[in-house]
Amino acid sequence: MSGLREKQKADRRRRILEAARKLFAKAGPDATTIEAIADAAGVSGVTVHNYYGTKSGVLLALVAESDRELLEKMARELPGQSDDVIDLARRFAAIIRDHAITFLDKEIWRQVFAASIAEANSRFGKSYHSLDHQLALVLVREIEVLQARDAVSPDVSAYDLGKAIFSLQNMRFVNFISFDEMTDVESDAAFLRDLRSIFGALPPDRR
Amino acid sequence: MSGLREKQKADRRRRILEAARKLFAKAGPDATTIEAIADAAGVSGVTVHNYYGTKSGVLLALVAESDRELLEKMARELPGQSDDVIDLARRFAAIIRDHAITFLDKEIWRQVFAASIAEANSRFGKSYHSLDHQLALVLVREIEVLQARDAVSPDVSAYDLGKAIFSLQNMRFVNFISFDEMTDVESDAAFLRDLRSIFGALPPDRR
DNA sequence: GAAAAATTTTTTAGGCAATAAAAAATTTTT
DNA sequence: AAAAATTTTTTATTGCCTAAAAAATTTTTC
Repeated sequence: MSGLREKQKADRRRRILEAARKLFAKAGPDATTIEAIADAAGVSGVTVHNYYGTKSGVLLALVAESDRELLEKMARELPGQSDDVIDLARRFAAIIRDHAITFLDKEIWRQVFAASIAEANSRFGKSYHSLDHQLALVLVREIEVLQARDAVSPDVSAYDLGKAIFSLQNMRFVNFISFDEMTDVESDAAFLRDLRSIFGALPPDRR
Repeated sequence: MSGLREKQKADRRRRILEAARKLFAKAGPDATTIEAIADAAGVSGVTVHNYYGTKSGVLLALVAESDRELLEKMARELPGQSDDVIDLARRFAAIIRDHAITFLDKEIWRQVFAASIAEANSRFGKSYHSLDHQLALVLVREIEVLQARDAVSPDVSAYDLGKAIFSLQNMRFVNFISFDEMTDVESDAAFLRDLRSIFGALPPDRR
């Protein structure tokens, strides 16, 4: 049996990602060639393709790493801060926006998001979605807390509600990164309108 | 002054789109080269690029055309069918899903959606978004009808609510096209869970 | 209505992503 | 240590996309 081969593979993966991180940060993904990443990582260009499929695949893998940080930050900063679901949702969205914009600029996020949809079925598309799911679960847990405090109806599924709010937040995020001139304050205000209108939609006798 | 030049341009645009439609339908966008489209349209490959930017741009322009049909269909089939906002939202989503899946398969829709985000600031990315907006407005108008019938609270903005529901629907649509095995029945059920949880979220004393 | 000017398309050339297949190198097994 | 299996590299090709020069065509001017 072995071990060396696996270790070398893990090593190459790490080196490729490390090289890509540096080069993307310096010149952006568009100006960075696969060949340059390969050179810096000490492998051939074809090997980069073998490991990550496409250049977007490399980018997605990089974002997946940063998302793990985001997940920790979320689990640290979200709980116990909100008294109602609207405030909770806004904090959730703000943490994601802040983290995203600190990490990469909007143009690159557009590419990331596009890749996550186009490559939804690839290995890294899936890991991206899985992290989204885990983020949503942090929200779900907080909703359960609010339910225990009677700030959210006990009749709804916290899981369903968390996923739905995550969806709304996600579309707002797409909207935010789609327009270079949109500020986080504007995005927050728009999200607030979403939440207010949707939570206040049904008249009391219809619920 | 002129006219001939403009007419020839419009003509080339039309011919390129017509050629692309046929070739995409026959072999799919991946297997269709820009050069093949250009040949069929009687122009050079560079001209296709000059007119539509990228192959995704051509695809987006084609989808924008079909979306105009969808808009008509929506304006024809949505109004006056629903007594409550959840039913309205589900019908809205069903019409979009049906139209989409009749027109193109999921793999291609993933490319379209990815392109609409990646090229959000291009000419055709914008026209795509504009049609989304018009679709949402059909929904807004129906919400206003429901408000007049006291099925939706008079306190919320019909516009904001329409946009928010559209967002939710849009994420469900992305989810639907992201997984080849997901049926429209499953997607509808998931959307229903979104709507029920979100509309029922707040306890009566919190509204 | 012909020459000049302006605009648009085509040709030409090149960079790069992505894929496939053969060749070479390296690890694992016997 | 040789054979087998696996993985990377080399090599070659296709196609998207861009830029710049050349050619063609329309519009304007006289």
